[in-house]
Amino acid sequence: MSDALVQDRVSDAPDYTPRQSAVLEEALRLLVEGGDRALTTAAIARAANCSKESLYKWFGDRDDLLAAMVSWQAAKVRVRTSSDMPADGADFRQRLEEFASDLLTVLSGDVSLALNRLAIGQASRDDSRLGGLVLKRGRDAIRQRASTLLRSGLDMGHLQFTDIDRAYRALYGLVVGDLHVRMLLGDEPAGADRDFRGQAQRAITQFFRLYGTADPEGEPSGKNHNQH
Amino acid sequence: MSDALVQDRVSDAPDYTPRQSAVLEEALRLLVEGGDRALTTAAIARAANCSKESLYKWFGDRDDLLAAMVSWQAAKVRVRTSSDMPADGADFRQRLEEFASDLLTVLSGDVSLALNRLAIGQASRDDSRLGGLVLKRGRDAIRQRASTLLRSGLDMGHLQFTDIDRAYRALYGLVVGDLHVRMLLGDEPAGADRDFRGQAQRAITQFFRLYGTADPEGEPSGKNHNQH
DNA sequence: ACGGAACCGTACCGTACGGTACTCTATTGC
DNA sequence: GCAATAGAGTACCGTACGGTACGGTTCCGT
Repeated sequence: MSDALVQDRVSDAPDYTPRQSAVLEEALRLLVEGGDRALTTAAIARAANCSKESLYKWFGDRDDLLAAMVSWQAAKVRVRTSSDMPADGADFRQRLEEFASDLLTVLSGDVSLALNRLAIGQASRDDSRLGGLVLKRGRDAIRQRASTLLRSGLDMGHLQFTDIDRAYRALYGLVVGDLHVRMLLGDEPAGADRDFRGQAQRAITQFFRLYGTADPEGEPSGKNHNQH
Repeated sequence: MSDALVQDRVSDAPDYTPRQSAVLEEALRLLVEGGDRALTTAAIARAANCSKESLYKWFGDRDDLLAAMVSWQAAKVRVRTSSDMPADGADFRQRLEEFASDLLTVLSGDVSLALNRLAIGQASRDDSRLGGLVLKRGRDAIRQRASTLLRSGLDMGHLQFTDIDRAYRALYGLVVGDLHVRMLLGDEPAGADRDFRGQAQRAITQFFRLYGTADPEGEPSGKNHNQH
């Protein structure tokens, strides 16, 4: 795994021309509105006012076009890393809550759901790169942001753990639960599940109960503690 | 939503003839081995040594056949509920760990992954009942088993919560994390993620830290505490 | 023994999609 | 002003799939 090397390349962001970006945007719109059935090369060409031949010239294969859609969306959604260290415990907790809330918002987004559905639906095909792409460009990016946060929490003494992967797993699980898969299966989140900020706060509170030091027990932004 | 009425019907288990069951079994095998592309009516007929015409006579539509596959698999995998109450705290914890371990085992099963991929891939189609079926027959069944367990834990004083849905969400999240979606996307769980029993034990330990009473702190079956 | 139902195997049909080729127009570089 | 390139629009091709129809065979009831 020469991931470090790959990471070094600034790119993996194949900066498309404006025209190509517009095409990808239209393709994403088609996918969101009509699912994978609507995502035919003819439909994309029609929606983007271009010829099928141009599609093949610009993106290569149809699978290449799908891959380009994933890359494009991943590049668009890349959140600010805000690489400066958290100021204090309250700030750190705030950042964790923000991460959790952002995570829920991203995962429940139209485009994210559509692309995940597409990639999962093709994951069985042995020649599909989509699944790996979504994992790498989507989930690993999120994991990256969380890991940075967790590590700084460890360094500043707000958190306490030895295995960061386990800590992340717990964090992700507490925040997301089975909401993502339910949505992927077509379940509309009910009223309570729509409150991402509240859910994020509760999850972070629980996460601190598991991995926090005694330090930030006087929850700064917590309006509701002790909710068993 | 006359769900209560529907629930009353013992069935929803359309007990197929042996011949039909064999067909569904072959279809599942095809799906697992070749993904949705391999699941054509012609291929199913060939694999099951029957004619396409019989398929349509027995199951109706192709979508009906897919739905039948889900129902069939759900009926097969239905785990024993063991409706008797847990004896004591140690037994209760044991049952929770068993539930967690079973959950991981089921979710990572070949057939489960294939069916979930199929249902998710079709969830965008507005006329697909597959997603709802998997939710109802799969996830809700699991949720049912967990809820019974959680409620008995509450009644016996081993757990402490007011909102059972939140408690279940935390339980599921701690146990599964993002493992399921990763696998759905084609990621083979690495070595550490393969240890379902260990993962289950850690998750349950954490769950007790969040929702347990002081009672079962002396973890009965826990060989590894304090693993932050 | 006979008639019929069930059913397998296969052929067939319509459609839809991925991919390619061709024509015609507009823009660009010289 | 003029080739040349890019690209839109469309027609076309091969293939694959869902669904139906048909001939042949086996098995059951009478």
